[in-house]
Formats: sequence, C-alpha cells, structure tokens
Amino acid sequence: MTEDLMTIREMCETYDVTPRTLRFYEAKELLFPIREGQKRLFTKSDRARLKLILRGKRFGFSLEEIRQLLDLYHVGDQQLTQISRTYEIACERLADMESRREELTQAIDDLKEQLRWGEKVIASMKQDKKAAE
Amino acid sequence: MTEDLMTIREMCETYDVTPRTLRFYEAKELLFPIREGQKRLFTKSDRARLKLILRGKRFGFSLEEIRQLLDLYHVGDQQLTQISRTYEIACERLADMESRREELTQAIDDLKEQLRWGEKVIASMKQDKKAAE
DNA sequence: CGTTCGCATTACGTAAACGTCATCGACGTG
DNA sequence: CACGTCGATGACGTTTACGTAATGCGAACG
Repeated sequence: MTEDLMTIREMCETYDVTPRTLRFYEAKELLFPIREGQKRLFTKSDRARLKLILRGKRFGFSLEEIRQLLDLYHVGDQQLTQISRTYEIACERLADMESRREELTQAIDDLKEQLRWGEKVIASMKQDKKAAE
Repeated sequence: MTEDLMTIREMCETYDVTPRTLRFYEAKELLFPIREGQKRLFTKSDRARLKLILRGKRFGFSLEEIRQLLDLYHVGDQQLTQISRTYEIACERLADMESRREELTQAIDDLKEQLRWGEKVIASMKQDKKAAE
C-alpha cells in the first residue's frame, strides 16, 4: 500500500521529475513534505499540489503565479479580507485562463488551416514527381 | 498611410514590446526587418510573425519552438522531403496544442468549482460577522 | 553649428528554473 | 565492517529571454 506517503524517489518516478525539482519546489513553498528524521515524505496533498504545478507550468504560468493559485486550495482559517483578496486573484486568473484558451483555439484553427494548405502542396509535389518519372 | 513599413518605435507602441525585444528576435532569426541604412524597417510579414510569436509565448512555447513553427509559414521552394518533415512537426505541435487546450479546459473547470466553494465560504463568513454584531 | 533625438551596436547584468557536483549521514547487507 | 545505495545540503553552473548601460552616428531643430 502507498500508505499515503511517498519517498522522493517514488515521487520522481510517478511524476517524472527530478529530486532537485521537488526540493526546489519545497524551497519555494510550493510543496510541504513532512520529515521523518532527515528524509522527506510526500503526502497526498503534496501530490495533488504537484499535479497542479505541472499542469500550470504547461500553460506558461510562473511558479510564483502557481503558488498563489495553490494558496487558494488550502485556505485554512484566515480573515475575511484575506479570503476575499484571494478570491479576487483567482477570478483574475480564471479570466486569464479563459482568454488564453480562446487564443489557443484561434491558434489551433490557424495551424489546421495551414496544414490543409500543406497537404495540398505535398500532394501536388508528389504528382509532379510522378509525372516526371 | 502605413506604407507597409514601420519603424522600431512604431512597432513597440503597436505591439507593446521594447526595442531590445525586437532586436533580440531579429538576432534569433524570428524577424527579418529590412534595412534603410542602419535603421530597421518592419514589413507586414514581420508584423504577422510578431503576432504569432507573442501568442506562442503565452502558451509556454520557447522561442526556438516558435521559430520552427514560423518556418512552416514561409515554406518557399524546398524539397518534398523537407516539406513533409515540416508537416510532421506541425502535426505534432497541433496535437500538443489540442491536448493543452483540453488540460486548460479541465483546469478552468476545477478553478470554477473552487471559486463557487469560495463564494460560499465568504457568504457564510459575512453571515457570521453580521450575527456577531 | 552645437545639441538633442532616435536608432544602432557591444557588452555586461539579471531572474527564473532547474542541472550538476561535491560532500556527508543513515541504512541495509553480504 | 566494508561497501553501496538513498537521501540531504550547499555551492556553483546553465539556459532562456530579455534589461541596462555605455558609446557612437546621422538627421533634425533652434
């Protein structure tokens, strides 16, 4: 059983990252593995966070931006003003992500069209080649 | 009239980048402004490329990756094998972009749900505050 | 005609996100 | 117990994507 705790090596293999990366994320306060003596033990929460980190990275979010987003997920017992502020940040990020997705959709459509054009070119070149034989 | 040519300054204002950035992109062979004496003059093509560069960046593509994508758009008269290879690369990129969009959609949904939860918390805290007065 | 402006080049600086290397303590094991 | 493996720490290196001077040059302006 996974016993809900994983060593750094297990984490690396599971999520395809290096130990250095995990230690780096801890230093940047993105992960909070518990310590058994010296060693780190990563909890379920850490794994959830890591998944979000890796996902965020693929959209070009910086680690600092990701950290702010992650803070939304732990919340705890803060002040109303604090929570409200966090809420606002999250709303902005959401708007950001939605506009990014639209752009991405646009880019995908552009590229698709370009590819259809490329297919034509390739087809006609093959034709020419055949004709030349 | 724009005369189809823009100075570096005009480019900067239009696309909200610094001169340094434009020169850097030229050095990296992402842009190819023509020269009038010393000065750079950016063509319509440069502007189209710049738009694609800026868009690509927001999705975490590196400048090098973007350069490869841009090469697809100039094509010219190369060999069939070359074009086919380029075509393959573009297909991979497309698949990549589409999977990114799916992930992004997932992330957006997650965040939305989180926000709905946040709204509840805030609402109940306001309630508590009122009750305490 | 000197000076300011815009742009150029050259060169060094920087922040982010790790990689790499050296060294060290804790364990298991043949 | 010598040895190898795993993990920790610290320090320095690296790549990407520009920023920031320092310096120079040609045109325009007062």
